Amino acid sequence: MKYADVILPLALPRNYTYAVPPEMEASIQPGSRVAVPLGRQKKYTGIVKAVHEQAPAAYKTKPIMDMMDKEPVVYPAQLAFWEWMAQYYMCNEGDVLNAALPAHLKLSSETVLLYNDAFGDDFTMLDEHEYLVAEALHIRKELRIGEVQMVLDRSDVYSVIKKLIEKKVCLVYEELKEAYKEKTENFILLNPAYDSDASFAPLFDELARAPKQLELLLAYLHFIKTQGEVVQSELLKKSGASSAQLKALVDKNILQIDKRIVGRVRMGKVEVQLNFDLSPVQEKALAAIRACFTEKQVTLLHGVTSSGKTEIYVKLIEEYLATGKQVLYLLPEIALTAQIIRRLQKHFGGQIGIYHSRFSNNERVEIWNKVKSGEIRILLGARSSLLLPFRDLALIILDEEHDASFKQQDPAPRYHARDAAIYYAGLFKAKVLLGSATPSLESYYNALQGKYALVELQERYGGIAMPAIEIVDLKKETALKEMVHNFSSVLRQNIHQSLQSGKQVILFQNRRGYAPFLLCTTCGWIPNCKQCDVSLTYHKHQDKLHCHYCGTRYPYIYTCAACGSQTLVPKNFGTEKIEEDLQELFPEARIARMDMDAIRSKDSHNKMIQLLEDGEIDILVGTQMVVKGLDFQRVNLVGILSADSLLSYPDFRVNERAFQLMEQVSGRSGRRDGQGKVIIQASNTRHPVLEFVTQHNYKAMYAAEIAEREQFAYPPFSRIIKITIRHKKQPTVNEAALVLSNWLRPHLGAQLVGPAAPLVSKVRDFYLQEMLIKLPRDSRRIAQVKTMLREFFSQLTIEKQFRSVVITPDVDGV
DNA sequence: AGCACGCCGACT
DNA sequence: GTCGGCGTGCTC
Repeated sequence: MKYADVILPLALPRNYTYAVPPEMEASIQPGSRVAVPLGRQKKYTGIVKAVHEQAPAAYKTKPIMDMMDKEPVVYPAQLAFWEWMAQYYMCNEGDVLNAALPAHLKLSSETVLLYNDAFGDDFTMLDEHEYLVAEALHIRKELRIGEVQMVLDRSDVYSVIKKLIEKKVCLVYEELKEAYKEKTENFILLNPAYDSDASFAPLFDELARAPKQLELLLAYLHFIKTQGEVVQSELLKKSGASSAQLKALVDKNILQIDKRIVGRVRMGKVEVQLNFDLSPVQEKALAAIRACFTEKQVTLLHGVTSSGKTEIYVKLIEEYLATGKQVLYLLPEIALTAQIIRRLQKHFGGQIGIYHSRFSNNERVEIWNKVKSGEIRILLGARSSLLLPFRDLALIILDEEHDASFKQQDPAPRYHARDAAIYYAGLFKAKVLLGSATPSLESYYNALQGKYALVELQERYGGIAMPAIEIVDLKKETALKEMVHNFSSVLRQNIHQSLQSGKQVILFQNRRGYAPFLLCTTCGWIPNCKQCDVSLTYHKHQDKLHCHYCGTRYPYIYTCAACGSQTLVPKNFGTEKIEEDLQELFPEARIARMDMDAIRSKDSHNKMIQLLEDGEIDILVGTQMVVKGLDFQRVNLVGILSADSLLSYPDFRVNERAFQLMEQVSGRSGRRDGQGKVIIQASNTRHPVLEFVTQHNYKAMYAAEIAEREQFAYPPFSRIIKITIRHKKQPTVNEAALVLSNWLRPHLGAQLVGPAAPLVSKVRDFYLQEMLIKLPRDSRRIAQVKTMLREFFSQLTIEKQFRSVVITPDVDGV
């Protein structure tokens, strides 16, 4: 008898073991997708992790119901990767599976109620609820649980359904439907009987009284000659004919419709152009990378902004493709713009696949399959592409390596794509190239320590100078009454000059909305979110107050809830206000705003970049978003409106982050012709980070920061695990946190920091407590502590009062 | 994630 | 009294 351990896409602490029916014994393997029963009636699809002959002693196994595919959907490498990820990031394998599998490969059954026709239509013996459902079912014949809930207007519907089954009004069954649908297109063919000129001639007579149909037929013949193939939708669109006219031709059996399955992801259509040469400096860097890879698995490419890293990647990818293996190119989601995609497609044509969150579920399945089969040779994608079923990876490039968005926050698995990529590459014996103009302290430290190889590229491509940085003292400007709204005289003059000379300007402000909070000038009251412990941000476009934590929107508040006076004023400023003030200061300028609110719709980000490229926008105002992956020829001025707001977060990484951000925004200025300029407004002009930015001195920033990190045992000198505890009642969280910390302290001593309430101590009606564990970089000790933590977590939630306390560990948080 | 079961307040 | 809410436990 064979058994299979199955990973289910649920947050279960362990995998379940099912019996393998004899007919599946020969074909079942690790990686097979199977349908299994769970609980009384549910069915789920899961992935087989292992097949063995060990009958579980503690319980009776249920048999696997079905095998979903002929072949396994993942290779052993992915199974190993998932196991590592669950272990390292302290989550369940089910969480990893959930993140990895496209929704359409991950099915769960749905309970469907069927009307029992034998019952007739005598509802007199039913009570009110039963009657409501029975009546709806009588008309619709089929109802899903959600629909029953709607009919009864409540969530608990099982008792009613149970009674209906007893009374034989309805039957239930579990529906497990394949969610992935192949896409079909109608190709139009000419009836072969009319293939020759001679046979075709009579058609002119036949269609003499149907000129529109004749027109369509001639249009068809034209397209088929020029394109070889004609698709229905395209034919109708281009010829302007109606579907009735086409139908008439089909009915007369002149044209025929051939329904064919087509892929949503078309490969191999873009033409390849490889005719470019690296500069001598780039060439040297590439040679250095090659040499590094002979000795080390990971190489860090530290190249200043605009040093032409992408071209080096292209040449490197080319070399690795020659081995016949696959290459993965990872970028932060927001940097995956049409710009970079076009650039790579130009070089690699149809061998390249793209993967990010904006793809539909059907498209994801197709990309998944093409990566698995090896048809996709290069995959360009965001963090989650790391979880695709690569067959044989040779190289992973992770650009903008420092970017915090490579770390997944919520939900689990809370993995860091950079660190996970290094582990994953190890499974394939593949190489990893990390690239950045401002490497994370961790990576640079690893490079200096010799764990990674290091290649530096200190020159901008084409010898363009780094932008000149000017720090403007906001205190001085205010004292001199030079400030107009949030613009200093220096910034205003420079914007003016740029606009005069037909250049473009990018302005950066770290906050979206109009104002981060309202303030009662009489008593000092600030409106807060009802569910969260944060002030509400004023969004003027919608005239609403938003909570940026839970997303709740409130109407604008005019009256102070504390003192009743009507003296509330918006305080501080976000991108919306900058945009408004700019329009007033520069009425002629074409101004656009790029933040999460402005690019909510699917393609607006790319459209805005296109507008900027085409010179349709003079000034772009934005948040973090303007920092990443944009490459514009005509931007010669970048303004940072308030450096102070970047430098005042209570986090050990503030300085590093602020430097990276300012250096990266600066990089947007003056890329091709002439030196660009960056103006940084700040109240505290003495901050050391500002000096490092002014000099573009990464190494000085690194030296200053690394000393601090060492002194306080922060990464890279330690590994951190942040533990967040949540509960609806504040006393319960506090007590749970205290109990847990008391258990941990004897084992951890000073390595345990906290517990304490975080800066935002309540989110969505849950109170929070946090503690931080700083561990030495010793993987055995770290693994040991993780095991201990798991045990304490389950011990805590066993206690009655802490039953509903939620504990979330975050390993290597950013 | 469902779904079943059991305990408790608010209504006929 | 019972209906319906929600907290709690279990699924191989």
